[in-house]
Amino acid sequence: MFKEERLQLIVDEVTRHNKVRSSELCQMLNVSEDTVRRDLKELADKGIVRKVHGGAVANSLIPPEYREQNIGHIGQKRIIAEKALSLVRDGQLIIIDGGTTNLELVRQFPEGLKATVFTNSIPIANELCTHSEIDLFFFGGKVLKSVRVTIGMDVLHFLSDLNADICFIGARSLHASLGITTTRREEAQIKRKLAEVSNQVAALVTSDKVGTIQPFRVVELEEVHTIVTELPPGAAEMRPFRDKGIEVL
Amino acid sequence: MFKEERLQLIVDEVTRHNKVRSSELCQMLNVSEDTVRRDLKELADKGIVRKVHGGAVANSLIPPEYREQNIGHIGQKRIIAEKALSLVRDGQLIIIDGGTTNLELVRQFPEGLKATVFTNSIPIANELCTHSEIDLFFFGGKVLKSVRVTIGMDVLHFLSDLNADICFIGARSLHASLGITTTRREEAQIKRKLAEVSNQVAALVTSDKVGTIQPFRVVELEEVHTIVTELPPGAAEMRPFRDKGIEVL
DNA sequence: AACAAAGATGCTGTTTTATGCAAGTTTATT
DNA sequence: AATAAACTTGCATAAAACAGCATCTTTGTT
Repeated sequence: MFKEERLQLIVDEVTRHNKVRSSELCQMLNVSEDTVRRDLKELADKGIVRKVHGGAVANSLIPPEYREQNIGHIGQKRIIAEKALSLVRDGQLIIIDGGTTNLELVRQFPEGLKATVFTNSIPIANELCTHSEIDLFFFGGKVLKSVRVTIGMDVLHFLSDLNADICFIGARSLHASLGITTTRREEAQIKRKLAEVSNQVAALVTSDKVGTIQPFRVVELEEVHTIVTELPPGAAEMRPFRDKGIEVL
Repeated sequence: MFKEERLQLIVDEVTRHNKVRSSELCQMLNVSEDTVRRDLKELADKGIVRKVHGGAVANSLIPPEYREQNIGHIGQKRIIAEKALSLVRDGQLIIIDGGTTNLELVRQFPEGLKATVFTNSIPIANELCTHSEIDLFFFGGKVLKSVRVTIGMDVLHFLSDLNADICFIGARSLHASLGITTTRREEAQIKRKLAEVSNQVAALVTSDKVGTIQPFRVVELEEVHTIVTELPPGAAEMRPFRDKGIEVL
């Protein structure tokens, strides 16, 4: 991650909560305390934040180039995607489910990544068409237009003889005792199957989805190996998941 | 590769990912770090990107001359699409093959068109997701990234029990005696099958493709029922086709 | 065609930047 | 006051940026 991006993220964090601990930042950004301190100093010099012992607090006005929703803006999803990148490596067979967070992940894929990817998401397939070294396969079937993924028997059939290294599953809701749930029965069915044929199951979720529940069960928590959120890995919200032996990034 | 092409590619990359590392670029473009740096400097001077240590990030607005892929013949394709619209009606089962002309066709589909559409083209599926009354199905299979369509056994399997009212076939070349031909064997195979399971076969082609030949045969002219070009229906170029009893719009 | 001028590209060596680490100092908290 | 966490300073290193130069293309002019 570029230093500029880091600065942007710090500003976002400060504007959202009016304050920030440097210890949290350095976990969230995967850099040393030193670097965070230097970043905060730089932002303080520019008058964007005010440095205090242990972190920084918001300063009245944010200059336009640092405001959220700027084009180059880095949201939570990008943080998640960057963390999740460490899970993929050359030569893997990867299944990628739909969802905007997963889309962000494939956008971060390095240009030369060599892998075989299966997906049922139209936008994700579209994005991956620009990666010359990726072997891409699409699960055919009926298109669920609202989320732009395919569902139905054909997908299940396609999956029957597949064995993937890792599956990035899209999760609308993640709960410490109920696992992953979603809003449509057919979707749940497909997702369950995706997880079933994969050696590792990773769920990329923004923290606002943690603790929520939807009507249809996708997979139990026991079947999920890795959870990636934008929070620092040690965050209290993720405690229950860590306790169950799930890797939390 | 021309310098301008390189600059365009860099801009594309930045607009897609919001950032780019110069190391990636020089690998991707096969030029030295120096050249990449000079390119980035140039783009930065024009205000198109913002240079940061190690690469560049997106800058709020991209001038129109650098926007993505301005595909050729856009005007002609629109004329073709409008004529071809008369071929579709509510309630039909329609197969739509890939290609930019066909994409233009679905863009012209009226909002409330009620139909069942099968396609193997990612952009077309994506476009049709916005049409609420269309039942959309996607042929799964291996993705041919350069044209964003699926190919392979799975597509053929998917097609086996289908019977469509009309098929809009994408044609790279159309010849009065050799029919439709294309550049890849797998593509030809799929297209032939698409035509086979359809009661009516329509080819939407710009006139510059008429009379050209590619290595692989898709279908004979006898199997094509309708040809749509941007030319007036009575144009001399289309005479040989009309003479064979093909409807020319 | 010949030739000059301008431009693009890559190479070499040097300078700057980003970042982490270590050792010592300051600050908060109990 | 004791102690742990947070800060400061200085240093080390690797990557990136820069400047100057040599080579090769392209372009325009006679």
